[in-house]
Order: sequence, then C-alpha cells, then structure tokens
Amino acid sequence: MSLSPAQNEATRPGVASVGRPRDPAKLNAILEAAKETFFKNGFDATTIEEIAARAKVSKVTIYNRCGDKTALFEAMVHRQADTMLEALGSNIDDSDIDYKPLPDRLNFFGLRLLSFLLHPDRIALERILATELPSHPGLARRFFAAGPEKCRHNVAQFLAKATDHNELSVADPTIAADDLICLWKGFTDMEISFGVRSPLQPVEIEDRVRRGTQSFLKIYGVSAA
Amino acid sequence: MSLSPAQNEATRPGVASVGRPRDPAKLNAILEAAKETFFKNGFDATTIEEIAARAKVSKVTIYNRCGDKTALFEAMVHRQADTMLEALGSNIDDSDIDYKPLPDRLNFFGLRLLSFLLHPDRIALERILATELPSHPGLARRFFAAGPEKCRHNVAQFLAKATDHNELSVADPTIAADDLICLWKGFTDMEISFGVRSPLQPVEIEDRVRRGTQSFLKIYGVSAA
DNA sequence: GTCTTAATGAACGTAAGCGTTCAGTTATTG
DNA sequence: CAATAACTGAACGCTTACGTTCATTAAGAC
Repeated sequence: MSLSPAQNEATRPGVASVGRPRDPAKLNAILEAAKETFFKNGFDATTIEEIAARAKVSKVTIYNRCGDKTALFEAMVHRQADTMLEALGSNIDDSDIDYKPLPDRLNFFGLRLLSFLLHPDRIALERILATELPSHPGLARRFFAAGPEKCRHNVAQFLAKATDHNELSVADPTIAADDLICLWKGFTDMEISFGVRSPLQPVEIEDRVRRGTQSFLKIYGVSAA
Repeated sequence: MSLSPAQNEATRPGVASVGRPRDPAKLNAILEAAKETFFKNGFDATTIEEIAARAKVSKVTIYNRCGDKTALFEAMVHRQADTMLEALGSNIDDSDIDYKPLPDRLNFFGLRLLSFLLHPDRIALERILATELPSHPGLARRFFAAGPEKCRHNVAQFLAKATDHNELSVADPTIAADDLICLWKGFTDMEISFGVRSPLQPVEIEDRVRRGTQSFLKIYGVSAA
C-alpha cells in the first residue's frame, strides 16, 4: 500500500543482487527526519540539508532514494496516511458488545479515538496539509480519507450497530458520528494548533470523553427518542 | 486599534504637512492584495512583486509604507483581526430576548455566527496562521483571541443570560458554548479547508444551525436538567 | 513659479536553497 | 582478489526572490 518504496524501486531498473545493498534503516531515518522537519517548518521553509543532517545521511542519498523535495514530502505523507489507516483499522472493538453498558463502551472507544486524533503528529499533519493543499491536490484528499473520514466512518458503524441493538436511537449514523466526535473533541485541536494549550494529559482526555458521551446520550439515547 | 498605520507613521519622523501627500487608497490596495496573495499561496510562496502587481502599486511603495515582508504580513493579519472583532462586537442582539422563543433566537444567533465562521476569509486566515504560528508566535494568539475565543465568549454570554431567564439549564457557559458551536459547525470548516466540499449555501447553513440547536436543547434545555 | 515628499520602474547586489556532479570510500557477491 | 553498487562530502551552476538604490515623474503646500 505504501507508495514510497515503489517509487523508490522504480528508479532501479533491475533489482541489484550484486554490489553493496541499500541500507533499509536509511530510508526510515530519512522519512522520519522529513516528518519532523516538515512538521516543524512547513514545506517551503524546510531544506533538504536540514533533513539530511537530522537523518545523519548524505544529501545525495536522499535524492537518490526519494527523488526531489516534492516526492519526499509526498512519500512522508503517504507513510503517515498508512499509519493512520493501520491505527484506525482495528478501532472497532465490539467483541464485548453484550457485556458492558453502552456508555462504558462509548467512553472506551472515544478515549482511543481522541488519543489518536489529538496526537501531535496528527495535528501537525493536518496543519501542514491544509496549507499545502493547493500545491498537492491529491494528498489532502488521501489524508482526509485515511483520517477524519475514516474516523467518522468507524464511529458511524459503531453507532449503527448500537442502534440495531436498541441501545441508541440514531436515524442518520453519519450525522450522529459528526456530533459525537465534535462533542468529544470540542475546540481542543484548534487550541493546540494555535499554541493556546499544550497537548492534553490522558486524564484530561478522559474528562472530555466522559462529558461528550453524556451529552451525546442526551441527544441520541433511547429514552431521548 | 489597528497597528499597521501606527507602524507606518513610525517611519515618518514628523507628520509631513508639506510635499505630496500619501494616497490612502494605496495602503488599502496593498493590504487587500496582500490578503488575497498570502491566502492563496501561503507566506513563503508569496512574492512581494505579485502583491505589488495585484495592488497596481510599485514594489518600492510597499517597502516604504509597510516595511518588509514579515511586517506586511503582520499588518494584514492585524487588519483581519480588527475586522473580526468589529464583526463580532455587536453579535449579541438580545434586544428582543423576551419576545421570541429561545430556539428561534438561538437559530438566528447561530446563523450569523456560522456565516461568519465559515466565510472563506476566516478559514483561509485560520489555515495560514496555523502554519505560520512558529514563526509569528504573537500573531496566532491575537487571532485566536479576536476570533474563536471571542466567538465562544459571545455565545457563553448569550447562554448565561438565557440561563438567568430560566430558559436553559447551563452550569458552565463556556463548556456549553463549546458544545453548541461544535454542534453547529460539525466538520464543515475542516471539509472546506481540505477542498472536500465547497463553501456552504445559506440554506445549508440554516439546516446545520437548526439541527445543532435542536441537539443542544436536548442537552441543556430546561426540561433536560 | 519653488520646495518637498510620494510614487514609479528599472536595475542592482546579495543570499539561500535546489538539484547535480565527481572523486573517493564502504559493503556485498562471487 | 575483482566487480559492482551504495554512500559520502565538497564543490558547483543556477534560479529565485528579497530588499535597496537611483533617476525621474507626480502631486500638493507656500
């Protein structure tokens, strides 16, 4: 699924079974350094030399393995999107759906989702992509599909199932998912993004989630129908 | 309140009552062109020459009146913040608080707030500031105070008053304001920011507001206490 | 008219960063 | 060992855009 290695391989006509082999750790270091640097400075203000220094790798190696600055940026974003998809893939843990009361399951689910959404990497990626959108049209859509869209889909699925079990009264799961996520999240991501508040402590996240769940149940709880 | 003229004047030791007077329209054109260009391209990708061309003004004039690129950017942001403060200043129109039912007043209030929040200029400014935050620490805070913070404050005040009149059951107006704005807004701004959806039509905004108000009242309505 | 300042356009020096080249070193296969 | 390919560091050419300078013209005060 990750495209960066493919693009990488594309520059190598025949898979070389002879000669010094590539060091896989270098590609990792490059992409990690790229992430940190792009997140810190934005696309334009980031120099390849800074990435090279941070990755402890020669500038030439970056060009040989990742192409130019744009390709490197896109490889980094693709990698982040893959990470997000992976992290959200197994997000719906409803194996014990019959054994715990709904609020507890919602809180558990929300805690994981919010911890994910409020992770500095997520916020930084969202920020930089919003700016680079005009220059990289496809990237933002890909990120949106792998991140917010996927989140909403997961939550909607969760809510639909709960509605099937008569634990909720949700007509449109997508809209309800919007509401729930917003109630959980509030302005937190924006506040963090603007440096008005520092990343949340786990206990603060728990508080937010509990309050959000409570409000949500007043809207969509079975007794509220 | 606006700082750009002050900074401007600062470069002029004595207010010149002699010689060719400055053309006030030029400063306006410059700041307007700066807004459009910075919003379109971001800070780094914007060139002074493009702004000059768009404002139909010489590049030298920009440097003489606004200082360097950073100062120009800051002047533009300050101006936007002033605009926002002004627009939000008279936002609480509760003169007819006793004559209309609460849901109607909430919807009216929400419509104005959302129209403001979802204005392309607002979204563009938020986007570019999020990126430039590290380079311009003070600016983001100023924007946040004049925008989101002020919004929340207005809403909170509205809700507190309604609670005083026993129309709502709100313990913490700030938290409730968070909830209400989020229910109104949903993911819309993010979707617009990512180009996933185009700016909302007035009728769509109305729909969102009505739904949000309805949900909000289920949480904080007097009967829900 | 004269004086003074604003505004223009073209040209300039300067700095930064991209992407490349190249000679030399390191690692792996056979 | 020889052959091959990855990696390095330094140097290079090139482009771009910043911010400035200067001669010239425009506009108001006296």
